[in-house]
Amino acid sequence: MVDSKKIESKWQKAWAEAKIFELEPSDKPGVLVTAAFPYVNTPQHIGHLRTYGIADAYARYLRMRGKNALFAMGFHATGTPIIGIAKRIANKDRSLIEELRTFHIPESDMAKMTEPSFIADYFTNEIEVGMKRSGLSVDWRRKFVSTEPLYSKMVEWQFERLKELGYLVQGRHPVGWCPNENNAVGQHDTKGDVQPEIEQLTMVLFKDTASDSYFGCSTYRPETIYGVTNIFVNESADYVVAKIGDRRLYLAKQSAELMKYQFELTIEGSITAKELLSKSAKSPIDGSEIPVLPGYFVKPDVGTGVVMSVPSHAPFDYVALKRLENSGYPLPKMEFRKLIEIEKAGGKGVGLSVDESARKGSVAHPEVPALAYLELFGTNAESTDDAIEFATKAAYREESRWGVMLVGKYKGKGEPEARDLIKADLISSGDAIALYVLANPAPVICRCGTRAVVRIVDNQWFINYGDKGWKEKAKAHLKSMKIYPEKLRKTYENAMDWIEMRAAERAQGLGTRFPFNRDHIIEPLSDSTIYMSLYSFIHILRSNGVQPDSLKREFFDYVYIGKGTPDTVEKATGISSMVVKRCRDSLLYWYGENSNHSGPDLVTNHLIMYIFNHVALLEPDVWPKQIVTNGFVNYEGQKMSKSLGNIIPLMDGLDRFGADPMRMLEISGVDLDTETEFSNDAINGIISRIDFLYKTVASLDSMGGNALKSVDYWLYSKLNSKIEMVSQAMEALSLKTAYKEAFYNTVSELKQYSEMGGTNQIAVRDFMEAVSLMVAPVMPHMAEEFWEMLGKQRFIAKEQWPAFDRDMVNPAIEFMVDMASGLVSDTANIVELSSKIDANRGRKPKLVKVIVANDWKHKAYRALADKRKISDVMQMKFDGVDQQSLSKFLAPFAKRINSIVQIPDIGTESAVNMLGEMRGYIEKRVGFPVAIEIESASKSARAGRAMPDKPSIDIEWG
RNA sequence: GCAGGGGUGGCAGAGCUCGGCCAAAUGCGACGGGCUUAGGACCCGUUCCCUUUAGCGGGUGCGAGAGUUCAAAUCUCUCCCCCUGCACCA
Repeated sequence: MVDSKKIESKWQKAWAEAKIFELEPSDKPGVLVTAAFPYVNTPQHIGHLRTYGIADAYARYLRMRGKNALFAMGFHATGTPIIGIAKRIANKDRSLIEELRTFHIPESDMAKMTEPSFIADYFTNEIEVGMKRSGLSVDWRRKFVSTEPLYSKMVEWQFERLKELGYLVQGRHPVGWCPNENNAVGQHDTKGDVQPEIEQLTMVLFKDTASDSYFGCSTYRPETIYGVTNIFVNESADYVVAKIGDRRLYLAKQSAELMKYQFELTIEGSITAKELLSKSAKSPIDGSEIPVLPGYFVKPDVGTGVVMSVPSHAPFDYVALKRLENSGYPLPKMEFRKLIEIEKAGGKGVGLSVDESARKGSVAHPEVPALAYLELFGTNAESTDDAIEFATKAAYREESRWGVMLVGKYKGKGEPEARDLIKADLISSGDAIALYVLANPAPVICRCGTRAVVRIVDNQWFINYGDKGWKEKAKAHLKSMKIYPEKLRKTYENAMDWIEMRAAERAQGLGTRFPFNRDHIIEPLSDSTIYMSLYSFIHILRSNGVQPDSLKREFFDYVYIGKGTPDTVEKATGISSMVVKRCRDSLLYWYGENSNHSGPDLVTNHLIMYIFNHVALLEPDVWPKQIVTNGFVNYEGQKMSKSLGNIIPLMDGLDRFGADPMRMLEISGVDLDTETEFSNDAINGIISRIDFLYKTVASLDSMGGNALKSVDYWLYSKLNSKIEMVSQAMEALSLKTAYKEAFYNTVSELKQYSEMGGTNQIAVRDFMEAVSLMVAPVMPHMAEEFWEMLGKQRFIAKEQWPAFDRDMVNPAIEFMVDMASGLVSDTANIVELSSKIDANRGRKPKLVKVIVANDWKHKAYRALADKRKISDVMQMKFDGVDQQSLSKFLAPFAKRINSIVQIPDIGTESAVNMLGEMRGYIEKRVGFPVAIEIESASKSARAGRAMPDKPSIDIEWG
């Protein structure tokens, strides 16, 4: 086996010494390749290599294609995770310590991790070492951390600009909120890590007929207002009169308390349920007067604790009324009005999505959908709430999906559309108010133990991605970008549509202070949207000793948007105009072309913000040009996760398998969009192939160098079609296709070449040179080694991609080689079958006759493949063959006339010659002597069976 | 719920954009054989079913169903199922 570790460190050292990845502008076109900078709160695992490896391979490929491709890397440390680690270490968190142990972090280092800055430094270093050992061609002079002052200066400029552009706004926004801690709660802040799901309800206002107060009825289904028969309140709940704006509302006490976080709400006094029950209310939609009734199911802490009753469509409402009726409660006459019809693919009525097995009853009352659903599931007024809930969900699902309005202003429209329209109408006419609630099935509990609520935060700074002009600009630019894999483009488009307000500041965490509220920091995703641009010039600032404090507005205004001149910047900042100019020139040179790489998880957040911020802040010349995302890496069929304990640290992987095999597996093992499988079998397969290639190169000197034979031409042919295929695949970033051909198939071809008797040193050398060049982006270390073994003086990393020579592609010889291997398997087949014949018992074949079809058959076949019509070919003349023979030859093709495949124009004579050259190979494979004959000269009875694409085989038994 | 992406042989995973060399690449696994003291590695063959005493032929088949077509894994429609994301969080 090759000592890959030795080879890898040898070349990593050589690259570093020669500084070949420390790039400066040149006469070649510049391009900046970036990959999402890693977050420095944990070490890397083998999965991380995928994104970085792809970016690196791409950069290396571009260089070989004549581009000056810069690959740079920074580190992300803003936000709370690092602080979180420090806290957990301070608390001696067992699981974290265990996790860090799997990464072989010394206890002495762990002990120091109560200090956030130590954590950041520690992992910055760990990750950088890992990247170097992975062979990433990064220009390390340009690295930075997102918490350093220089970085902050850029971010501050960014936010000042956003504000000037009007994209930074203060506003209201609903968030999950802990009233105890006075903090927004996200998924990480809740017990059980539940994401608070905020949903909008409609609070429809029904005026009390006897006063100027309103019943605030919360509902998910404002469109059913046409069927309201009454209002429900919970008899045993406490109610209050509360004032929102200039209106008084009746609300459940608990609900009113929760609503304080959303509205200016004052509670003016309490009111009993009994009092409410004596009232009546007026429907805002038609002014009809409706009673207030006791609803057993109304929850005082959900919504408003007051609901409108639509017994025709809401099973709970129906059941509640039925129970009142059964208990003898005096009810007025009510109309159960059907509002919505379910229509689906010609069918009508309830239960269209319910399959037979789930039906427990028959629908007797289709005119009252709520009842119909209860009947469908065999439930009734006496059933449990769970059963009624089930019917409710089915009704809601089907009506949302296939429901059509039968009544009202939006009669004929689909139910979901009507719902939104009616809601908007009610709100704009002042008859309803939007209300937010947490939609989670169970109450969301903050880590501190307090129940979370929805709060409308005021005066919070937001980045307004909902701005119409901005959105349009971003979406328009997306159209011109290259997106890999292309099928994700829709996801980008949708995410751009959805993104609206985004918090710009937060109270806690590491990061840049928010310029307009210095107590807060800039929200940590928003501070990393244009940082890639920094790579292009940051090292210039460092090497010239520019201090962060001098990086004033004027500097970035000039570098980023060309405002002012180097001289005016020098005056304003004290930075030498030469340096200033160099920074701007570098930005334009490197960042004009760019490719940004990341994992799939960043598409709907970071990458969207990345596009938005670029089009807002920078000049079109340096907007994003291309985004490449790749799937995750699984290990032996499973997701790598802490709980499964199957996370392989990157360093362990590098030790065990080596960088090149891991790169080959992760970069080009599967297509970009699929998750890849990191398995020992797969990587061992790669290692043994690398080994084979190594041995091939090493054995070159012992090979012959005679005149070229057919097999050699075959090898050249394969090589050149390979170069073309790989080049095309690389241009499309189809790394899997490219390396299946450049790596895996290469190995099989070399093996086949040698089996076919190929021993030509020149041919193999040419082959391996081109192959080395093609594999260099993915396995750079071995490629360098091969290159050196091939006697080359330069780094392969600085060489040109191999050129494709169409003239060397020889379909005829590839066809003949395929024919030869077909002959081998056919012969084996025939021998196997025919040895069972009595006459052949105990005998062995002594000669295999391969009979090549007559020349006219080739011509006729080719004509047929061309014309696809037998009658046309029958009109033609072929070497004086009579009509009868021609007809006999052509007839069998009639059935599959459309699937006849054209074969190369290859004369019988040269076919025989080529097969003759490969005779040794065929003999070796079939194990018997072989003779090649031409049909016309053959005495074999089977000669007539010879076809142009398939010689006849006749076995003589000894 | 909304949005996006998928459902292919024992498994993983191509192919489907441009319907026809597709019974379907490649890898793994399994089985048989070779090589080895043995194992590993490596090499050869087989791996949907049936049939076949000369390489053939036939059937079924790419989530389900229907359609378009001379021809569908590939196009259209309907349905079922799975995965991912859904915001103050990196």
